[in-house]
Order: sequence, then C-alpha cells, then structure tokens
Amino acid sequence: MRLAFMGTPAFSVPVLGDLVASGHEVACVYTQPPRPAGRGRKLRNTPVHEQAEALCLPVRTPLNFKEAEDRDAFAALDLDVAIVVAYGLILPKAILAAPQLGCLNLHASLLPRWRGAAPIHRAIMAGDRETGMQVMQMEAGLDTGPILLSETVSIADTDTTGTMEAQLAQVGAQLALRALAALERGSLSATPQDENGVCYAHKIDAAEAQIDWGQPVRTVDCHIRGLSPAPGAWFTLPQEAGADLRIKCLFSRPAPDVTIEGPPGMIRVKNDTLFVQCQDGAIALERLQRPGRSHQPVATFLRGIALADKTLLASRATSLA
RNA sequence: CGCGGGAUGGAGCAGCCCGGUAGCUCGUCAGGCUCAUAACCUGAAGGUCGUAGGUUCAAAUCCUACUCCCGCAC
Repeated sequence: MRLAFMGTPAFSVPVLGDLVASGHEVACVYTQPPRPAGRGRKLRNTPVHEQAEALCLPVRTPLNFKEAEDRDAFAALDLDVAIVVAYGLILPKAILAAPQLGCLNLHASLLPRWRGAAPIHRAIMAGDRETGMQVMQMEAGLDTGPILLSETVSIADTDTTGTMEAQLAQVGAQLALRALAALERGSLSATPQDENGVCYAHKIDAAEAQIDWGQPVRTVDCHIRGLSPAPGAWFTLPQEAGADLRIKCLFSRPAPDVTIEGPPGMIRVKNDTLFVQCQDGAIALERLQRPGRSHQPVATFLRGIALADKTLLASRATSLA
C-alpha cells in the first residue's frame, strides 16, 4: 500500500523499518522538526528522522498542520493510509480524512485503559500484569477511536518501562503489518472502545517520581520499574555536610526474606546490597545513580559512597510533613 | 556560546576551598583460619593524581589553555 509514516522517538523506529522491509510504499515520513537537544544544545534530528534518511525516504518536519500549505502537501501524497506511532502532534480532521482509508494509530496499551502520553510507564507503575499494542482508527479525540487489532503482552515482575518499550515496539511493528494486510483484504472490523474503564496516562513530573517508602513493597517496586530508565524514581540521601543528594533508582526487587527494624525509609547495608524498609517489608535497590553520574550496580555504588547502616531516608510523605 | 559535574593504582570514590610523606571501599596476588565459602584475618604488588604551560622553596591541591567523559534540561 502507499502510505505515510508519522512518528518521532526510538519507539517508532522498528515499525518504520518493518514497513519498508515488507514492501509497502512509504511515500513520505513525517516527524518532529530537529530541535536543540543534548549537550551543547545542537540541533538534532529525531530517531525516526535518522532512520528515514538511512532508508533514503523523503522526510517532512512541519511544526504542525495549521498551514494550508502543509495540509495540501499531505493530501497531495494521494495515500491509501497513514500509520502514526508516537508522532507528537494532534492531527486535525483534514489530515485524518486525507488518506483513502484514514489514519491508523499504534498505541501501547489496552484501550480504553491508559489513553494518552505515557501508557507504558503508567501501566507498570499501577502494577498491571499485562498491557499490549493496539491499532486504532484515529478520530479527533485523544486515543478514542475504534480498535482494529490488539495484541496482549504480559508484564513480568522484572520488567521496566525500558524493557517493555523494546518489546512493544517489536509487537507493534508486526501488528502494523497485519493491519495493513487485513486492510488490503478489507477484512478489518472496528470495535468501539468500551466507555467503562477509561483512564488516562498523564505525563509524569519530577515531584511525582519521588519514592514514598510508606507504600507497600509492591507499589514501591512498580514505581521504580515503571519510571526506569526515564525519568527515574528518586529519593534523597542525607549528607553530613552539604546538600542532600538526589539518588535515582533504576531497578529494584522485593526482598521478602529480609527484615529491617525501624520505620519506612530505614536502610540496611549488607554484603554489597542495599535494602530499604517499606510499609510492609523490605525492598532491594539494585541499580542506582547519583547526581551528575551515570547509573551503576548497587555494589559499585556502595563502594564510592559512605552509606551507614540504619540511615533513615526521607520519602515523599515524610518530607512533606 | 543552555546549565552543571567529572578525569586520582584494575573498579567505584575521598583528598582540592585553608599548597608540604597518595587515602577509603573493593578487586588482584600470597599466606592464614575454616568441613567449607561469595565470609573472616594477615601481608604484598600496583599510581606520570587527563594533557600542556604558569605561579611557588614546594602543586593532586592555585592560575591559564586544551582533550576526553557524564548528568540535567530537551
């Protein structure tokens, strides 16, 4: 089929690659314009932009589709369909209606659960045992369109947002191909979303990422894994001199066989491992990052920092009190 | 010129502000203890303190330039 691909982050890249490899005619790739990014604030192309150039595909980077010129250019592509994966723009009706078969969106959750910006983060943080990828016929609303295809993926206790993104991107790529094949046969059926069970995956801010040791172990563990690798769950480490350090934790594991005497936030350092007391038990922090440095395994982390046994860590709840 | 941090034996770090014998936690090697061990004890090897200049009786430490790395913001 003749299609346009619209996407921006690394998550979108596998889908684009598979579309091209499968022989579909990618008439044009749309992505966010290069923006100042990285150290030095140089203009940097988006991951999709880089991939498209590597594949010698034409790339367009309109700021939005408010200009008639950009809308006309899109319509002039004379598309069968457009595939949208984390593009980062709200598409106006004129764009949604331009391709023969409309625009299809790949979304990383089991809709109507987790509509919006951070579905993978939110699913893991909430302790969901499964999530998935879905192909949706786009409408004007935010992730409200009817579902065309769906694939469920289970979330393991050791999964992070990082591992799920990698996995879901692959699932999404396959799903996109299946959707196009079915579309060619005219055998896709649309199922409207159930209006019960709608919830939104709101953007995550830094304050929200702070760990609350007063929560149950499972909640804290999901919080840490859901925010890993970005933006990263964090807590503060008291210092004898100077300002407290903001430490990020990238990976954790419940430690049911460990007991710590003391209130939530009390730590225990033993044999190159670091445990913290939560509401109902201990959690082992396994990958940590201190300010200005890259993350490292807990054993390495402990080697370079004086961390006394039985230190009490502040948590979100207590620091507000 | 977006903001900030860093470069110290194999690893992670302290020391720098207030110049003057290179330190910590590990790892490695040797020996010991132990039924045994990733545990414990003793000892040893291993460093041009990123590079180039400057100040000084003396620079890891102060000054200048340069190279490389990282975090944030995005």
